[in-house]
Amino acid sequence: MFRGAAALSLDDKGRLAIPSKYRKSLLLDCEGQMVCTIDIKQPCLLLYPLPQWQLIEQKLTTLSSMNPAERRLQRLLLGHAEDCQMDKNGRILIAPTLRQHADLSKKIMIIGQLNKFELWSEDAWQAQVAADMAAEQEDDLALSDRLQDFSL
Amino acid sequence: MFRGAAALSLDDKGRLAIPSKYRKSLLLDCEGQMVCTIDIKQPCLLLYPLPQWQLIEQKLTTLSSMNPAERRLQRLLLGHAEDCQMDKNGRILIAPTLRQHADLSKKIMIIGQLNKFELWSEDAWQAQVAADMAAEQEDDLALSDRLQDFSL
DNA sequence: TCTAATTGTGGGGATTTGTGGATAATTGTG
DNA sequence: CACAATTATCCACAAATCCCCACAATTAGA
Repeated sequence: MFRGAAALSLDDKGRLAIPSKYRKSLLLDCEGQMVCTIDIKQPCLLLYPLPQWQLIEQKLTTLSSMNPAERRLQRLLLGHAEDCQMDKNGRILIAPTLRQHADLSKKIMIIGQLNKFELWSEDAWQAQVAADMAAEQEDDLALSDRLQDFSL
Repeated sequence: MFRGAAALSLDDKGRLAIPSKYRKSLLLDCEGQMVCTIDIKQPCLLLYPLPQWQLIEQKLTTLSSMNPAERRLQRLLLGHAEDCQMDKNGRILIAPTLRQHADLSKKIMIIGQLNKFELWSEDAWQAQVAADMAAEQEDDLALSDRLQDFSL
C-alpha cells in the first residue's frame, strides 16, 4: 500500500520519475503498467497500478447507465483514463490533456493513497493541505458514523 | 505499550535517537520499521511501529473517498505518512515537511502513548501540558458518556 | 573512585536517486 | 517509400540519502 508525499518535477517532455521507493512494488504488481485519470472532486490526477484500476472498472460496470449521476461518473473516469507504462528509468509520460486538468507544470507532488497515487501541482497541494487542516480544526458537529469512533 | 516522556535532540541532519528503553521492543515488534505522520488536531507528530500503523491503514481503507470529511482524513494522514527505519545506532530520520508541521528544532520531547509515540517541540509540549491541566480544573459540564464512568 | 559499558551525538564517504539531454526506434502522413 | 514528428531507450552528471565509524557523555558496577 502506498503512502507519503514526494516532490518531483515534470521535465520538458512531460515525463515524471516515480520515486524509487515505489518502483520495486510497481514492477512486481503490474510490471510498471498503470492507468492515470482525473479526480472528479479535486484538481488532481489519480494514478492506479493496473490491477487496482481493473477493480475500479469492475465497480463502474455495475453502475446504472440510466442514473444520470452514475452515468456521469462513468463518462468522466473512463473518458479520461490513459494507459501509462513505466520506462526503464522508472518514469511515466503524462498526457497533455491530463496535465491540463490538474494544472501540472514543473513542480509536482505525488501522494501515496493506499491503492493509488494522487498527482498535484505543488501549489495546489499546499493550498489543499491548508484547507484540510483548517477544516479539521472546526468542531465537526455532524461527523459521519465511521469517523465518530475513529481512534488513532 | 509505550509510556513516559523523554527529552532529546534532533541533530543537524534531522535525526532523532530513540531512547534506549524503547529500542529492544521496537526491534522485536517491527525490526525498527516505523511510520511517522502528522497529528491533525495538534502541532505534533505521531510515530507508529509498523504493525500498529497498519491497523490504522486498515481502518482508513474502510472510509469512502466520496465523503469529504473521510477523504480529508485519508489525505492528511496518508499524505504525510513517512516510513522511518531505525539505523544501527537506534536513530530515525524525520522528513523536513514533518519537522516543519510540528515546529521541531533542536529540543524535542518524545511521549509514549500506548500504541504510538508523540513528538513535540519542547516549548510546545510544556504549553500543551499547562493548557491541559488548566482545562481539567474547569467544571466539565458536558463530559462524554465514556468519561462519566471512568474511574482512576 | 576508577573502570567498563552503554547511550547520545557528530561527521565523512560511498551509493543511490532524480533530472536533463542525446541518440535510436517507431509511428503516422504525404 | 521517404520524411517528419513523436516516443522510447540509454547515458551522464549533480544532489541527496544512507551507512558506517568514531568520539563524548553518562551511567553502572566493582
